[in-house]
Amino acid sequence: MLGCPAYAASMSRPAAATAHDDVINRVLALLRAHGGRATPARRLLLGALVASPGHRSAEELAAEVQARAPDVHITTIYRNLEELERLEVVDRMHSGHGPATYHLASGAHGHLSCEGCGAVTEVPSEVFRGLAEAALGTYGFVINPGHFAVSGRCANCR
Amino acid sequence: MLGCPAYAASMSRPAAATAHDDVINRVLALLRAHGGRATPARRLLLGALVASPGHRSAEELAAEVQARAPDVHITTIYRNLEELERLEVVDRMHSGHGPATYHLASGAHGHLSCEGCGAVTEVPSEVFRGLAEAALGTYGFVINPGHFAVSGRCANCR
DNA sequence: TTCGATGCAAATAGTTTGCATTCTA
DNA sequence: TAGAATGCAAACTATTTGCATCGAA
Repeated sequence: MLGCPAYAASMSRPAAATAHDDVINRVLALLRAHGGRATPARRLLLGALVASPGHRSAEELAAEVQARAPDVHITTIYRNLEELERLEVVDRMHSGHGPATYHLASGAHGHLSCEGCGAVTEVPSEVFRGLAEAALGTYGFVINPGHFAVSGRCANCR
Repeated sequence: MLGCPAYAASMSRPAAATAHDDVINRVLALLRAHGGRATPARRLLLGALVASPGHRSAEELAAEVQARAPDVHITTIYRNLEELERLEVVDRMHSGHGPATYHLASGAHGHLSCEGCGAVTEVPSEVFRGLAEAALGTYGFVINPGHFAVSGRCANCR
């Protein structure tokens, strides 16, 4: 897990850029191990993903990559995000309206998406424990909280 | 609530078609009360929604309406579903992939959507109680279980 | 007879696919 | 130098919008 507590702890050491590079290189090694190749576009995309913990759309990520390499096409972003999702390096999250958003797969967490203002709040997986147990116990269903957003109304919008 | 226990009970009486017509007429009255009009397209769409408890896409509903009135355009279906959602007569549910699905707003319930086979299982709102309490208590967030699908893996696909 | 609803065409957002070319390993 | 990755164009799916016409109240 790239965003697990152990990794998060490593973030606090002085050379943050190096820690980011570590993650990027580990993912590139993973790609190679699966017959893939390390390309500039992939380095830049991983750089963008690692640089911020936010949830960003393919278009936003493309814009960040294109700030450094204008020729990288959004198609390449989509193809690489798909590959990274398959390798479980990133989570893709659908929030109902608007584009899907992507973020580095970190310790399990979920999302509360407000129908009023559109804000997405990231919440720890403990919040989903009751649901996870009920779904598993009654239906044999294993939930994946990282992959969906819980719709509702936030405190401000009520 | 059109799908509340009281209404569900009324379903068990002999004249089911009449019960369906009751629902349709009540919704048309609600539309009129909001300055709207009762049109053939609306009658047919409501008929399709009432005829089956399933979750159907706009396109599927259009096909059902068009079986009786081929000229009804899918645009009309979308506009009416939007209006019915605003009046809280139908719930629109996003399951991540594919089109949104619609169904008569019934007693609160949620959805488990399998990432493997795509099956959507409808589950009672009790399953969401733990999540609802945690989201409200910690974040002041009121969840709307009818509006989203919980992603994961069903018993068969694990 | 007014104004809401409809049909149709076209635009839009988000994403995927086909194919020739480029570049990593 | 083989095959993975890319750029570009185009297709595609789901949905929305503009506008003239139609029809319910």
